[in-house]
Amino acid sequence: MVSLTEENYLKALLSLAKEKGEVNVTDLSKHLGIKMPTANSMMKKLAEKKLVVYESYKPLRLTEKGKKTAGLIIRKHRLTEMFLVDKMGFGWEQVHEIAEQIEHIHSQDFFEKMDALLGYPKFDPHGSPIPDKNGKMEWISYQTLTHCSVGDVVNLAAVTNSSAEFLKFLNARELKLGARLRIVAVESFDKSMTISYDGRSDEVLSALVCEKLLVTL
Amino acid sequence: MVSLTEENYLKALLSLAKEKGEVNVTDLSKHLGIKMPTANSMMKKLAEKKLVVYESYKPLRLTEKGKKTAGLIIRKHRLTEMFLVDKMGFGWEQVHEIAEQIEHIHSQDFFEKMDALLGYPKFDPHGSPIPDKNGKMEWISYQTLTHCSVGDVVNLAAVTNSSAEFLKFLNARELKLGARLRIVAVESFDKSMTISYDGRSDEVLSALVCEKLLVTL
DNA sequence: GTAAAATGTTAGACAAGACTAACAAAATTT
DNA sequence: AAATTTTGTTAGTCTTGTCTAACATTTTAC
Repeated sequence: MVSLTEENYLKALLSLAKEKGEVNVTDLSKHLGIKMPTANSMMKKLAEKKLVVYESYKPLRLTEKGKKTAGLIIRKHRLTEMFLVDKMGFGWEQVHEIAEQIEHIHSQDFFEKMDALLGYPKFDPHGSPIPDKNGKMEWISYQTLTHCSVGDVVNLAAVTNSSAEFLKFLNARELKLGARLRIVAVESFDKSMTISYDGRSDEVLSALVCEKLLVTL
Repeated sequence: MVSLTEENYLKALLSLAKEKGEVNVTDLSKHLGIKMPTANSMMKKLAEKKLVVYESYKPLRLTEKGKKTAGLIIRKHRLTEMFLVDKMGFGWEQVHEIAEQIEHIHSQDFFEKMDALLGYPKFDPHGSPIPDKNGKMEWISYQTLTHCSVGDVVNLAAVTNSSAEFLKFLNARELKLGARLRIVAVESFDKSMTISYDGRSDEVLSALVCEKLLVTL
């Protein structure tokens, strides 16, 4: 019913909607690494399938059906990531690529088995919420580390980037989810932060890194 | 390099070669549920990629490269089946469909991890040999149950059909790999066999079933 | 408030993988 | 060995998902 390609468009629409509010064709095409006309014609196709609301020159919107479909794909992706880390011994930096493929497997049983074996987890290895069986996702109000001040002690709850490159950077600094971070200093010039945690003290993180770290108080 | 579609053609060629010796376009197209001209043009394409030897009106042959490629896909398929049964708790009748999809996942790591977690198995849950990392498959000389005679006691080593339908039929009769089968009678009229094993006695199996059961003495 | 830039749309082309219709060769039957 | 059937091939069409080139609209800048 929904092709692999279409699934990737829906997923992109949902995640762009989360991070930017409104989605336009340019952002969508950049996100998927395709040209604008390609994205445009796919939007018309998805509109015919009642997955997207498409009106010329207006921002793109997922329908409820589209949101549900996208949510269920993300559910499969995140369950897979969790399974790969918890049950197969992969590092959190290795699982995105594999999950990107396995999310398209057609088998209720397969993902339900994963879910059960994992004990019905609510979050993936990067701290992102796993949508429920209706594709609904709880959005928890995390803050980026960027918004914290000197003296704050916060809990590292999630990361907003799952690329191997970024996660290896965190591995090298032994930064893991759940770590208690104490903000020692903030450089007003470039917004870089000096933080201490666990066995590490006075690690310096650039603003680019800090804004990818989500924390709770 | 090799598309999902091409992978399925290669797999079909290898398994048809195993079971029939020579492969022709008709058999190939029937096996894949496509029309003959479609198979024909794909053979030309695979010939250009040096995966198949194609000569007009001659039987189809895989090149060494083609055999290796096909063997590695079958390796991924069978490792997956084993993983689904042993590590995820699926029944042997549930795994073919899922493995049919997962065999196309591109990730060395993923299948190596499976292999290691399983302890480097040599056979899948249906008794078929798992090709090695070079795509080479040990072909063990099993016999079909059909070739046995009254009084023989044999070991059920493998089944040559992995369809859910057939395996549910065996489940209903508690017929599992490893079972010791004693042949009580053979009906000369239709070649059906009466066998006893484990807790069951005098189960009658049609010739159609018997020829799908591979045994060792 | 018009000009320039950015964004969006339409039209037409192309590759992959499928199809049908028509033709060709090989194998089988009689 | 000629006729018939089966098998294989060629040619041309279709759909999906991509592209480029050209054109249209909206937004931004001056």
